[in-house]
Amino acid sequence: MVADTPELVPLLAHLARISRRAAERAADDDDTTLRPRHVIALELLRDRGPMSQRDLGAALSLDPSNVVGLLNELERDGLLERRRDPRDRRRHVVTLSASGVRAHERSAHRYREIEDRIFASLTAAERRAVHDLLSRVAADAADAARPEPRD
Amino acid sequence: MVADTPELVPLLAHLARISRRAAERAADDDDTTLRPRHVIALELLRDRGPMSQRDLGAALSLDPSNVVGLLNELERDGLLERRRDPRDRRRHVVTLSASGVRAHERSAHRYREIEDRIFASLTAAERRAVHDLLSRVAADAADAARPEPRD
DNA sequence: TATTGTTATACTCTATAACTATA
DNA sequence: TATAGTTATAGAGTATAACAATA
Repeated sequence: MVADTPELVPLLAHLARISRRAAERAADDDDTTLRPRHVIALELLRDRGPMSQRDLGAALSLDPSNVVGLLNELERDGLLERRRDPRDRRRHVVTLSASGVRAHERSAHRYREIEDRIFASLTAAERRAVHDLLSRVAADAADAARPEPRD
Repeated sequence: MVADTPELVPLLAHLARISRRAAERAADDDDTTLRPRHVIALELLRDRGPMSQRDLGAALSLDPSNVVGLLNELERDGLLERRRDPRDRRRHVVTLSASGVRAHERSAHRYREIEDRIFASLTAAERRAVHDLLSRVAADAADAARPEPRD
């Protein structure tokens, strides 16, 4: 008898690399598709509303020092805004912009084209099942990363 | 109406990072757990038998120049062997060792402990479903990466 | 000429430490 | 003192180019 519980962690890393390389091969030279972590950042802001850089970094599982660079890029392109929190001037409150919503939609569309090839062996229902289950895991991880619910 | 087909690529990258960081936090200082791509490499050799570095790299979706370093590590620790193919002396045939099988099992066990936390919001059946579906995608990707079936 | 494996190298991603400004 | 954000920096991961050996 072998593993009664499967090891998913190496499999996730493996498929993440396959996906990333497929996206790179599919990209033109002047490709503006957002990279995965940009997409996730915009989704978190869209689904959970404005939040501090700290909370965003925790939800992304990204080191604070790297959140800075990520937000610099997204802010430079006008996809979000950073404003100082008047109630705690140490904090920057990050807010998604209308451009950010549109950019997210464009990139999501591009990723779906890539997925049509990578996940061709799954039926539409199976793809949806994988997406729903993994989304739940990601949402719970984001909740767990923010132990103090605001106000 | 929003996305009728989900975007999985960013989600996979996101969960891969969450998993990797959870594994790092759980590791002792003298941790010998194999990293995800080592685990996948050993699994490919176990499930598909000996193959050339080129084919292994293609199945891993890893650049040939980086396959070298990966195999150097695994060979140094005795988990696999490289032998010149007598029928084509350019090729190195990579073969899993008995130590490699044991090392894989130990690491797989460690990853399962980490997954118990990450995937706590899924039932055992749901975890199995995700694993089975993603395994199929990975297996098909590995097949597609080796377009010429040997003899 | 083309392919396999290799080396050298640059670029991206990520973590750690030290700093600043605020609390 | 402690925390949010930032900067600097080193290490890991990865891709590209050039090379040697072999076909």
